[in-house]
Amino acid sequence: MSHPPIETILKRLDEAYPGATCALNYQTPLQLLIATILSAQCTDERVNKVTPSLFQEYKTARDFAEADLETLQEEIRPTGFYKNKAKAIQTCCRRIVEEYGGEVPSTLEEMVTLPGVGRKTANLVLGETHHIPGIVVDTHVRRLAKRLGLTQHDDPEKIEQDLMRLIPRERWTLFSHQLIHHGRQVCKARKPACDRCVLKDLCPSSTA
DNA sequence: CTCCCGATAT
DNA sequence: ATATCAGGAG
Repeated sequence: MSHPPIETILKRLDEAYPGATCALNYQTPLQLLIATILSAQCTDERVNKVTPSLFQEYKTARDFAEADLETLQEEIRPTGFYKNKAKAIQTCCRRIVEEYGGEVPSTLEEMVTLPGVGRKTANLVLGETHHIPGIVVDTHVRRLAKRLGLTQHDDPEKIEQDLMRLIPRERWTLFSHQLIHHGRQVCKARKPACDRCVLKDLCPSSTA
């Protein structure tokens, strides 16, 4: 299956979104991990509204490990899936305390064994805090990769493999952030703004 | 596959 | 009213 020229896509994205980065607010790897768990099926804007007070109350993995679960649930409730997320944060932090000395593990294999942490979360955290290249396949990356004809798959792991094959390794993290920004601002799920898309002339799905 | 689940845009 | 939002687990 043919697809648009990758070099052109990368160049256009660089011009449109230079230095695109994570929109979640955080100071430490642990904070980014918590924020990313909270971001599942929820806008980053809403996560950023909850995390300042949360991170002021809970400083370390041990603090989250020892938190009252119902209190934690209420504190993160606006992000949705709050029972699952609170439990994930707590069990996750307990394992970080017990098995990793309170530090977020630094490899993908270790990260994905943590409860509530899948490849999307692991790749995002490792890319940001350890500069380990990885494709972050979230809802935006999945949608744009398909619209651009860069993959035919729906399974996030297969999409990740397709994109890793197409994109130079050193660009994986930046490319993910750029696609996500483009997905949020222009190539939106419900009403894509093809008329102001920098990729419209080479996008198989463009209506402009 | 289903379930978790509140907030916002359309 | 309903689709969607920086997903992951059972």
